[in-house]
Amino acid sequence: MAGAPRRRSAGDRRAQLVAIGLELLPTTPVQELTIDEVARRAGISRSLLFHYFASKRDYYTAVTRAAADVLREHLAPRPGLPADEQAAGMLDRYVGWVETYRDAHLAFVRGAAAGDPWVAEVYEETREALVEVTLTALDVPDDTRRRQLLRAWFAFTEDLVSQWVREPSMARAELVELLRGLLTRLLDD
Amino acid sequence: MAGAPRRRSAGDRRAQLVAIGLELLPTTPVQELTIDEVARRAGISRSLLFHYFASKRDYYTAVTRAAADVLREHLAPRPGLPADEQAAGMLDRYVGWVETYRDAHLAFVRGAAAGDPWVAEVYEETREALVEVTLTALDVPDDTRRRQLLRAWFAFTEDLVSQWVREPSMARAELVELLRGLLTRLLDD
DNA sequence: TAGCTTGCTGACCGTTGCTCAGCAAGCCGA
DNA sequence: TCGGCTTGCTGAGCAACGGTCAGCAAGCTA
Repeated sequence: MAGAPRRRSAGDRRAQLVAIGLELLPTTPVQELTIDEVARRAGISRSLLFHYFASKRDYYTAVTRAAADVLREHLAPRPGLPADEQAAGMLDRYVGWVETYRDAHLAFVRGAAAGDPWVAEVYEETREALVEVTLTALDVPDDTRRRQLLRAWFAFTEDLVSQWVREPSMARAELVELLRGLLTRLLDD
Repeated sequence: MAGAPRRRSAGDRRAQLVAIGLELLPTTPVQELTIDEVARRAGISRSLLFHYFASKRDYYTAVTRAAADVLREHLAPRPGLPADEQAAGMLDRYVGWVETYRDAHLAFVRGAAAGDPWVAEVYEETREALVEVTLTALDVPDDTRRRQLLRAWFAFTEDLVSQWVREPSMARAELVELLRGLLTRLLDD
C-alpha cells in the first residue's frame, strides 16, 4: 500500500478512477457519488480528477458507460449457435446476472435510467445496442414496430426478473420459458 | 399581484409550495429542482420552505406523491362498467395521458423511478396501488405470480407507449388492442 | 547541471442544503 | 389602547459540494 507509485501514467489513472466508480456504483446511487469520496479512495486530490474528467457529469458518464459495456459483453450472443437457441442462452445469462447482482443491478438500471439526462443517454444507447444485437441474433425482420416491441419486451423482462429474484413466483425454467415465448409471439406476430 | 397577502395559513402555504413543485416537475428533473428556485417563485425565503418541509427530500417526496395522486385518479376505473370494459377504458386514458404530456410524463416516471430512494419509494407505492386497483377492476384471482406479471406488463406498457408516442408504428386502436390482449393472455394464463 | 514535459496539489470561489435566533403580523383579554 | 400570546416569516451564517487556477515537483533528456 505504502509502496504504491505516487505518479501514474494518464491512462492508468483514468482507468483507476473509472474502476473506483464501478466499485461504488452498486452501493451508491449514481448521483450521490461525490468527487470528494472518489478522490479520497484514489488517494489523490479532487483537482486531479477534474484534470482527467472535464466535469462531474463527464466522470459519471464514463463510469456508466463502463458498467453498460460489462453488461453488454455478458449478454452478447455466442457466435456459432443457431438463432433459436440464442434467445434462451441470452435470457439465461440475463437471469443469472440479475440473480448475482440483485440490488446492484437494479440500482444501475434504474439509477442510470433517470438521475440525469446524460447518464440516461448512455442507458439509451445500451438498450438500442441490445435491441440491435438481439434482432440479428434472432434473425427476424427489422422494422420500427418490431424494434419498439422488442424494446418494450426488454422493459417487461427487466421488471419481471427483478421482482422474481426478490420473490420467486415460479420455477426458474418456467420464467425463462415464459419470457422466451412472449418474445417470439411478439416478434413473429 | 402586489395585493397578495403576505401571511398565509400553514395549509395554504404548504399547498402553494407543492403546487409550485408540480408546475416545475414537467420541465425540471426532480433533483435539479432547487429550493432557491421554489422559494423565489413563491416569493418567500428559503428558510420558510424548511419550516414546512423538514428537508429537501421531504419536499420532493410531497411533490412526487402529489403528482402520483393526479395520475392515479386519472387512471382509476370508472365504477359501474363491466370488468372487461375497464381494461380498455383505463388503457385508453393512459395512452391519452401520455399523448398529452409526452416528455413530461417520461420525466416524471423515469425521474421518480431512479433519482433517489425516497422518491423511488413513492413511485413503488403508486405502482403497487395501480396493480391493486387493476386486479380488482378486472376481477381476476390475486396471487403473487399474477401480481408480478401485471407489474411487468405495466413496465411493458409504459415503455411501448412512450416509444409509440414519439414514433407511431401502428394505429392507436391497434396499440390499445395489443396491450389489452397481452394483458388478458398474461393474467388468464 | 539545466530544461522540458506532465502528473499532481492547495488555496480559493460560488452555490446549495440546512440551522437558528429573532422580528413582526394578527388575534386575544383587559 | 395596551400588553402578551401565538405563529408566519426572515437574514445572517455554516458546512459541503462542484469547479478553477497558479504553480510545485517527479522524472526524463541533453
